[in-house]
Amino acid sequence: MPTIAATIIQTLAEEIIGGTLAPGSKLEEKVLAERFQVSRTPVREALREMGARGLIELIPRHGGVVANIGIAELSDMLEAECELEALCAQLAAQRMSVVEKKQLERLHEQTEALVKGQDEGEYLTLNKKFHDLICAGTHNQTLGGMLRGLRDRLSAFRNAQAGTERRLAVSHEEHGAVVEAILASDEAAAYAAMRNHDARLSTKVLDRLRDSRHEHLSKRTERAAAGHIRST
Amino acid sequence: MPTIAATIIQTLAEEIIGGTLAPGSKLEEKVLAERFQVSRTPVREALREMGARGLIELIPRHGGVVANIGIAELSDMLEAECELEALCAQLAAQRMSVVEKKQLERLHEQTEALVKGQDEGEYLTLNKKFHDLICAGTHNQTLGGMLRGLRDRLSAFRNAQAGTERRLAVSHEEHGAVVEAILASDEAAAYAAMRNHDARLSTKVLDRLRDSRHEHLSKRTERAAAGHIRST
DNA sequence: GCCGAATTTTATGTATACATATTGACATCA
DNA sequence: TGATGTCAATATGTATACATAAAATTCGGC
Repeated sequence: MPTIAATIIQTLAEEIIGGTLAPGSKLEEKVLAERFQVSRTPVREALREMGARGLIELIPRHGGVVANIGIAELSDMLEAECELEALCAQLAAQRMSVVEKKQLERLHEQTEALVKGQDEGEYLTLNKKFHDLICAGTHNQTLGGMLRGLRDRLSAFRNAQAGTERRLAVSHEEHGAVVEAILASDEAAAYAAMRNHDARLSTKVLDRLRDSRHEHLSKRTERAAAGHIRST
Repeated sequence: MPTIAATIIQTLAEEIIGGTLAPGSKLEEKVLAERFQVSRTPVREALREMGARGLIELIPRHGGVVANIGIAELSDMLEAECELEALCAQLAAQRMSVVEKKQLERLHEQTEALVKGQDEGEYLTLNKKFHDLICAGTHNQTLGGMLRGLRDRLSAFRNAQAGTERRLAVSHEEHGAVVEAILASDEAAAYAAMRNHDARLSTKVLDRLRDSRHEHLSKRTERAAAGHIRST
């Protein structure tokens, strides 16, 4: 049986990654302790570890909030993801075994049906599997782990701003290029295809974030203006 | 004033990175608590966080040991470092400002004297600065941070097996190639030079580790043999 | 004399209690 | 009216106490 702290970490991490806990949410020890029916101690340990992993921000004497990233930091992380994942795809193209390649190919085929059915939820699941297979294909735990950690942190964002209608077909097509390159053991092509894919997604994520920020900003301005009118 | 836990983390991390705490050392909460004159609570939090950062291994119900890495894991990490750092050098070549380039150049010149004087200790300090400058030069916090984290974990090893006579001159020369490429904003050359540098160092680290393991192995064998003789 | 089981010991996991810093409200003053 | 300072409330940081699971030691049997 794992320790309580480990259980809490897993649960909270899933909620953050899945978007249930939106970026910016405050995580209070007392509340979490009551929710999980345990004392504050394991909760604290869980928060510490999640802080070190970058899933939440932990400010001394102020507790934790789900990492709320500004546009600058997000852009930074997206770029890192882009470079790292391209590197991983390159390595995967060099090193994936026949079995691994077959898995990748099958996964990609399975995804096709979901694209046609516009089943976004299931698509995201398989999408994660796709990228995980690439990580594994590098045959390098360290690089693969880093990329997965980074993707987890970012997925808090992608899912938080989910619901937006997405062009699954485009994404699927780009995946296709990656798969093709890897199956052919063409490192350069795999690198380029993955980099292209991530770069395009990054701009979309950034655009959406900028839009939503503008909305909030204008809403705030409206409220402030209304308040001002009322008070004058 | 930072929290006690944070202070402990810093102290222990420095000791691990600096080699004072050798890989494999057991870290017992009680002992550490007495050493720092605090209760077990902040010690535990420190250990948790270091565990998440990969500096120590944390096994439930067994406490922590300074990450003791096998040849396979080390090889894995060294390869990741090699790829990541080459990538960072490439980005640095594209992006470093004039000031940053000058800093790099000056640092490299300062190092030259130490090479001639065979001042290994000071050389290691400047060497770390050199690589930190490259990380900063990427202008990407995420990638730079990842690389620095990885280098920290590895430096526990490099320093643990320190004392070995090193060819500082060779290392310095390779750094020179990297500096030259970055100053010229030649990304491809920077990538290649850094990759070459790290790859060479990696093989050295692995060789030394293999040697020391063999020694231990033979010592063990001897002891086992002796024990066997004694017991028969 | 050696192997194995039970017991003692010890270290980690968790809970609770206490100390302290921050936040918010309220009151006072300019 | 607005700003500042003090006080109360609350949340985090730390210490201690208790529960439990490995580890070590000892004792008994073979």
